[in-house]
Amino acid sequence: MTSDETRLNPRKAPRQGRSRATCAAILEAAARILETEGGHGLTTNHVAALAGVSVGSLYQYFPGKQAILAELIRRMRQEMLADFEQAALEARGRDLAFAIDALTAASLRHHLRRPALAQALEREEPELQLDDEIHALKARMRELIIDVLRDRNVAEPERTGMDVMALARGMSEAAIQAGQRDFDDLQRRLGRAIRGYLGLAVPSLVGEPRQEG
Amino acid sequence: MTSDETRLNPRKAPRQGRSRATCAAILEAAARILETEGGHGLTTNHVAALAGVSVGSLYQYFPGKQAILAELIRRMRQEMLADFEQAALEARGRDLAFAIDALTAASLRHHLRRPALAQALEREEPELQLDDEIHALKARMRELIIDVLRDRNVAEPERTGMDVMALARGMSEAAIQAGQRDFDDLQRRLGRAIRGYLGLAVPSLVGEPRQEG
DNA sequence: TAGAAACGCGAGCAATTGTTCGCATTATTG
DNA sequence: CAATAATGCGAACAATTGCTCGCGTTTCTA
Repeated sequence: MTSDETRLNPRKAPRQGRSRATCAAILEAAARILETEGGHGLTTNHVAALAGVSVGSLYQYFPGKQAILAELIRRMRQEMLADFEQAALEARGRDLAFAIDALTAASLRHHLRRPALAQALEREEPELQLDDEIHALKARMRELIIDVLRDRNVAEPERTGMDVMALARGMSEAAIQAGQRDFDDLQRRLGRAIRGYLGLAVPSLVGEPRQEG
Repeated sequence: MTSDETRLNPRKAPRQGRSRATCAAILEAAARILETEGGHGLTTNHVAALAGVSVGSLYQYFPGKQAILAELIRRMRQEMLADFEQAALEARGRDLAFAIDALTAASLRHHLRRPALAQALEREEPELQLDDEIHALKARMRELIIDVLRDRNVAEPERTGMDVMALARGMSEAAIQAGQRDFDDLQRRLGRAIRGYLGLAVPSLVGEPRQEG
């Protein structure tokens, strides 16, 4: 049987400048297709055509379209993890509220860079048999969040971290899908949701009922 | 050009009992494939084979696989809306906390019935050019939530409703993906998140910091 | 500068998937 | 029980997509 390695990893590394450009063009074309047509438009011929290279060249570096997708996801996850590590670092020694702001800012920067691409990759991710490396990246991300919470005395950091990540992701996706792009507004709402979940004080959205039925 | 109607609607309605059974078998087979293999396994031949009918029969009732998917989504949304309408009805005259419980319970019942199917359909939905009917179902659902909030004096019910739906969806999806199936536990967590977002009192998860680094 | 290695090409074959059509079978109708 | 309509069938054709391979070109290397 063919292992994940064989199916999902680049076939060979480009050694010269032009081949690096070819690889880059292929990945960029795949990204653009995901943005504009979704996963169904992602065919090897289509990618190659949009990249301005031949299919032959494509197959020289990627064993198939899954490998292209895997590479895009890998990079996305790497970038995301780096952003979060940076945020966690900035928040060292600061309180929970500060850490939440730093992390939500990192998350939003990530989602707002190429909104449609981020959405598409997250949608395709579960369809893929995940690479060990991608698994590891996601695990480190989770650990990072959990540590931030644990260091600040949050109860049940594992489950809390999972819930907080999940609700933030849900809100970000929906907002971006709806075309919202106002960073500060989004961050306020994410912050409210997370603080609220944790039981921190949050200004109420509920007014006094005027009258009853 | 072929309209959405042509592409997404059933081709003709079954009139006899056996053809109704055929249609049902096709839809059920498609559902099972989505559950076990995801959207990529959903091919017309595959569906027909698993349903125990011939492709010819399949095409007699559905113009293509998109139509099958659209029908599954339509039914899912109809069911969901019905559940929510029922919950909103039960909550008539009751306070916000009660309404939240009723609605989250409805949502969870929906997600827990066939977890993998619900996930798969929600993932496939955005790839499809949505039917007007499906759009309408989603709009009614949104209106229902907004009305529940507005009736209880929640500020900015449109945006609040959107955020609350989004965070609940994010949490449900993640939890179910992680294999969690404990209804009461999930409802508690969803309730906490929603109440917290709204600024209602929620027990804190944050302990007093013991000491500083 | 010659030989080797890396790279790029795209026609074309292989494999998969989508769809139709004529005919057999079963139900309905009058 | 005809006549007619509804249903079911699946081989076969069409379209799409995946992928290879031989050959020409560019870059590197010694």
